[in-house]
Amino acid sequence: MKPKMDGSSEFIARPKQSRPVRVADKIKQWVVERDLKQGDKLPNEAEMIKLFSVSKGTVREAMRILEAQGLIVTRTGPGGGSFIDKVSAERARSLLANYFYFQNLSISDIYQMRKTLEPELVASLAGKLTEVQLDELQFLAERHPEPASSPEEEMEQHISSLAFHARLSEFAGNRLLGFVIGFMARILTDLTVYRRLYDPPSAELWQRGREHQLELVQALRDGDSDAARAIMASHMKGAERIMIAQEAQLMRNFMGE
Amino acid sequence: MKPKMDGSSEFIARPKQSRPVRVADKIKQWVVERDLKQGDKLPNEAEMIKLFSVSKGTVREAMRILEAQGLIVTRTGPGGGSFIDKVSAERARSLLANYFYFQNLSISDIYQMRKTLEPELVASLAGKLTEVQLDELQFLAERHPEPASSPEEEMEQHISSLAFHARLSEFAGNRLLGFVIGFMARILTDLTVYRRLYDPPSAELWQRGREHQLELVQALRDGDSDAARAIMASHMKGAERIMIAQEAQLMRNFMGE
DNA sequence: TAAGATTTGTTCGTATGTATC
DNA sequence: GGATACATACGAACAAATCTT
Repeated sequence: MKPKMDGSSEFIARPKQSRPVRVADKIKQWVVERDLKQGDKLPNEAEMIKLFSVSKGTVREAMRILEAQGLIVTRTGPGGGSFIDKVSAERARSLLANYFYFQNLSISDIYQMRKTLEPELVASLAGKLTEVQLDELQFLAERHPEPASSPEEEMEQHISSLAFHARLSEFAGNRLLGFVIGFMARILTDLTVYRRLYDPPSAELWQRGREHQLELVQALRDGDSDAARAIMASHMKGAERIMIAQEAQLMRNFMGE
Repeated sequence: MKPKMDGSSEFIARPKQSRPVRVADKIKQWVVERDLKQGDKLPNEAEMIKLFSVSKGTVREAMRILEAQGLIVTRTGPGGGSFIDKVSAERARSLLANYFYFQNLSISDIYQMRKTLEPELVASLAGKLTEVQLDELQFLAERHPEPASSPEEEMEQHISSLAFHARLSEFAGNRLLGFVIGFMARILTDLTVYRRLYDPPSAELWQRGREHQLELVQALRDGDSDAARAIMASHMKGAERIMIAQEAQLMRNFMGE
């Protein structure tokens, strides 16, 4: 097969789109032109019908498209209508999870990322967190002081540990870095729940993870960037070893909202 | 303000959902239960109406939701109907871009990520690419041999350079790593086009970028992981300097399909 | 080429639900 | 409670696309 040599790796061809999709695009354009912000109201159905010369059904389908993308919310009743909405992190994670549903991600793929990104995150966070934030992290790290005595407890501890990382990711000043880390925590949580990625128990290793988290919080308090980075790097190596061990191959769920 | 101390950072409350959304969820469930794969056919409209006891309009709105998420495609005519579709990388990038539209990403946020991820990518790719792939990268790197003589050319070269990185990201064995890098290339490309992130011209620096790319392709051919990593790291530092210089603050477009 | 069959696409009229005043 | 303003949902009819013969 000859190389394409045109730099275009994916076809952008878009021959025909249904009318609701075109209307949804026009609405987006309409919004951008007016620089509407979160909370601003869109024209109501009747006005949309006149504005784009389509029927009610078509307008409604277009609205559903925008709603599915998290761009608008709709309320009934007087004063109701459709309003610009900020896409939530949770919705963005769900939509992205749909993509990876088809992609055959392995645990080690995720850990290749975590190993490089999470130390970067904590290094940038050292000395920057408030007391309240640090206390919350400490609280999360201090749960489950005893080793797990059953598979169910093992799973709980695993999820709890991921919640620590998820919360940490929300403190990131760099939203992209935070999002990617939060997304990985979510994927791993889903895997933990839907499959049985927590047994066989490896209690003393999760125990070690708890210690890591407490040390990490202390380093963050002290503003010690290098220590925070080193602790997280070590933690990731340990966690990877556990995960790879009971490994599995790929992601499998048609993820919901 | 007291810390929440419950580890839940985002409200999951979901009081009422519209009927089309509920139907869309039921359809997802229906699909998962049957383990349908890409290309498999869903029931047609008439069957859906009976299956869920709703009207045609409601079924169609539900389909639009699934379509907007990239989960199905629909064709008219005999043998037509709705079919399970794999979410495309392009669609996933668009949906995610909608999220970051509201997030105030800075150029340096993106480069914090690129600096750590792109060297990691090329290191993992050294010696693993086919001749065809290497030739294509070389072709992309060899375009624009002369320094830009106008702002338009400057922009073209900038976009071309990003296309090199985008293509590279598609070769990644690690789909998550590849996606994130491709996403960043897309964001930067959009910024380059919509804003004027290419002037003032910094011709000799882009020239240096071209040399980096050619050296990189050679290192990839040689299977020299460390060299590839080092070249990319150096390239990222240079590119960051340029970008930060003409910086700007945030992303601003309601990104389309 | 043309006709017919199948399936989605679009419209309209009407009725119902819901929140505000 | 009643009026109002909005979205929500239904059903029937017709239009358009596309496949088969």
